[in-house]
Amino acid sequence: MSPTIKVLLAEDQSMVREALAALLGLEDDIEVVAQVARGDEVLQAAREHDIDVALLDIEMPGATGIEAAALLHKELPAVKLVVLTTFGRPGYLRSAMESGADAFLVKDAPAAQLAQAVRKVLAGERVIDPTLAAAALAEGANPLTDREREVLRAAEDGSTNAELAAALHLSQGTVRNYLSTAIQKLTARNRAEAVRIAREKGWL
Amino acid sequence: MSPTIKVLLAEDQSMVREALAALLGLEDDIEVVAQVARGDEVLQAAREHDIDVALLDIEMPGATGIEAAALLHKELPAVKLVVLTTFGRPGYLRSAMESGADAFLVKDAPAAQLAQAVRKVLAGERVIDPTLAAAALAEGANPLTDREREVLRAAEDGSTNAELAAALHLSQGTVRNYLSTAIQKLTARNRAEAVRIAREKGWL
DNA sequence: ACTGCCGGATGACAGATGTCATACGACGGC
DNA sequence: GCCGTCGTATGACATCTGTCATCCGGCAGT
Repeated sequence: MSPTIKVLLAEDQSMVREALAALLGLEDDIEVVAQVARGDEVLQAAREHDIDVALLDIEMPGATGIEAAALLHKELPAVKLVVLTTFGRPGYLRSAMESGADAFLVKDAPAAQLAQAVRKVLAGERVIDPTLAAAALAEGANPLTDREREVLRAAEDGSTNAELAAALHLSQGTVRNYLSTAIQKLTARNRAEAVRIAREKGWL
Repeated sequence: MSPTIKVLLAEDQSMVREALAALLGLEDDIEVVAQVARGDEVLQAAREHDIDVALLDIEMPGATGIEAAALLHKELPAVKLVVLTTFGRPGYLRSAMESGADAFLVKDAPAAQLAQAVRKVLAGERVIDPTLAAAALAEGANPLTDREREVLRAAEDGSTNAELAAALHLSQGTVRNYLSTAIQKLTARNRAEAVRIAREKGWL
């Protein structure tokens, strides 16, 4: 048999991380050689451990799994990348693929697919949920400009225009303009709905 | 040795659920005898399987783990209840305990605590993160009335006052009154922030 | 019986928000 | 060189939101 596949596991919730490690540990040909709980620890751990595959959760402190994927892809292009997420947001899939991911799995897929995906990416295959892929293609690209995204993100917590203006060094009018165009691009009724829609699509 | 502890596992994300099952499967004295993915399937599964402990995630479709815990506690009081959640919201802890839970774990606790908790509740102990317990006691009870909560929940998606009024069969003015008092009780600047705060505390 | 709270409502007012027209400099493509 | 887009800004306007005072009926405590 070929040597075991060495995997780096990045996921912030210890219980889930260790449970996934236990799951992968049941497979004879897979070995979890490193675990990290933060996105910004991925690169260093990957450098230290000579891994074949990195399994990256998206929602992590420090840096998202997608950001970590982009860094890994540039520095260690031989490492295969499996992105794992709770939320099947089409925008996530799109940016994961753009960051060099080889597989994209949602956590409510059957557990068996995890080990499968690890083996497949190592064999050069790409693994993507076809339903999600269709959704990602159907909805088109993110229509928001950088600034619009920034302002929306800042508005998420319920800040007022005045606060947003101060935080982003803009005039209040400009803040309102950006929010207004964002609201229209997303066909929302107000900023709150705009934020919700953008989040849902993975555009923030 | 005593017979193995029979566990029911309720968690909607298959990958996480099966991973947790794998984790518990590593323990000699614990056996996962049933798995469900929805809150409203917990009770029936518990009736069918003669279990010692139910492990319930809070965020599930059908019914929350807390609702499931309340039902189980009433129907099968002998079954010990471990509530598991992604979010360490003090309000969750409070309502979980009120629903008869014996343990409350957050998913970013070390994996070892899971099996530990299962054994402890069976021995009659209660397992609660002391930090969370302090937070739950410190913040006091949910100050919102039923209606205020309802209106806040309905406002979450960015609906306007007019839409809220129509959906809840209230006048627009009443909707605004409820939101206004909720905003003040939560010391928020507007409805968006009020929703965020209430969510954070587990009051919705 | 009285008090207080909840659900529900109205009206008035101030301030926040969303829209639109318009403007200008920078930059990229053609 | 011209056009489109982006970032930034202003001013004006209409509407939405948040606040407050005030009212009513019902119901739980005391």
